[in-house]
Amino acid sequence: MTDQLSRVFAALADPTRRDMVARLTEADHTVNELAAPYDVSVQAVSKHLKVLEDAGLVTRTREAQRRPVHLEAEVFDLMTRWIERYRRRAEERFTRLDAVLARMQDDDTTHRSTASQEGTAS
Amino acid sequence: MTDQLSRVFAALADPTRRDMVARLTEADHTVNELAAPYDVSVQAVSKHLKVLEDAGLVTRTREAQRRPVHLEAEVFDLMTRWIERYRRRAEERFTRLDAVLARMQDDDTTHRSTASQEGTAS
DNA sequence: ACCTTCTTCAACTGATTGGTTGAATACAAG
DNA sequence: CTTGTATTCAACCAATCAGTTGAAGAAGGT
Repeated sequence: MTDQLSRVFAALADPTRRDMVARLTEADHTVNELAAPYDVSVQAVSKHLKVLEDAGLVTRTREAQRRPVHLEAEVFDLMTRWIERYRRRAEERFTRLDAVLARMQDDDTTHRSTASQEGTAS
Repeated sequence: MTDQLSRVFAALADPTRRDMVARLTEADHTVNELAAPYDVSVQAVSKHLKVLEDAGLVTRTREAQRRPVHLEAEVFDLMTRWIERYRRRAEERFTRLDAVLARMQDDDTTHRSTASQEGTAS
């Protein structure tokens, strides 16, 4: 299979599934309750739930015939960690770029013919 | 088409695309440079870039024959806003749950037969 | 003009996805 | 044991996706 981070992103790439997650932040729900607002079959919602479960976003526990769905919010951290890491790097790069631009105002009208200077990023 | 948030999540649900984004936080790159490390065709990478572009994660500007790819990190905020909103709600719910559990220690051995008490969440 | 380089477009393919319907399972209640 | 309710499994279908190969477009170098 693919890695969990991919599964989490993929799971949240669907508006219906995001809406389900949103509703589950308020309270646990059964499959039938979750399916009610959408005009798709209960089976389709059950499949969506399986996607969320495989991503580790929800768990299901048995309770009589019902299978209450519970949100596992810790997985959110997996995403925020990834996002924040690269957001930070991108921002650092902008500040570095600012420094470069400031320095460029000095030797402006100089050699421009040394093409392909992307170098080897450390 | 689908909404942007869905497109962003879907775009990042692929390890290759995430890796490209990661590399683009360091510096802009051409399609060929981006394609080099992966053992897929350049065309495949070009398609991946189209996905990232449609999600608003990157832009391409022309520069001679080259089309340098530039990361647009602002879109990350779209995700973090969504994630943080519901993470917060989930956490609030846990604290509420703690309060309920504390109160339940009082009237513990009481009526248990009033099923389906999920009520109407305000 | 011609050739080369970088990139995209087009058509095709196999795998995955999101939906359907119908049958099967798991319990609880008569 | 039969019925009813909640849920899932299985098979199918249309659409999308990630990859391929081959051709075309765009811009520079000679």
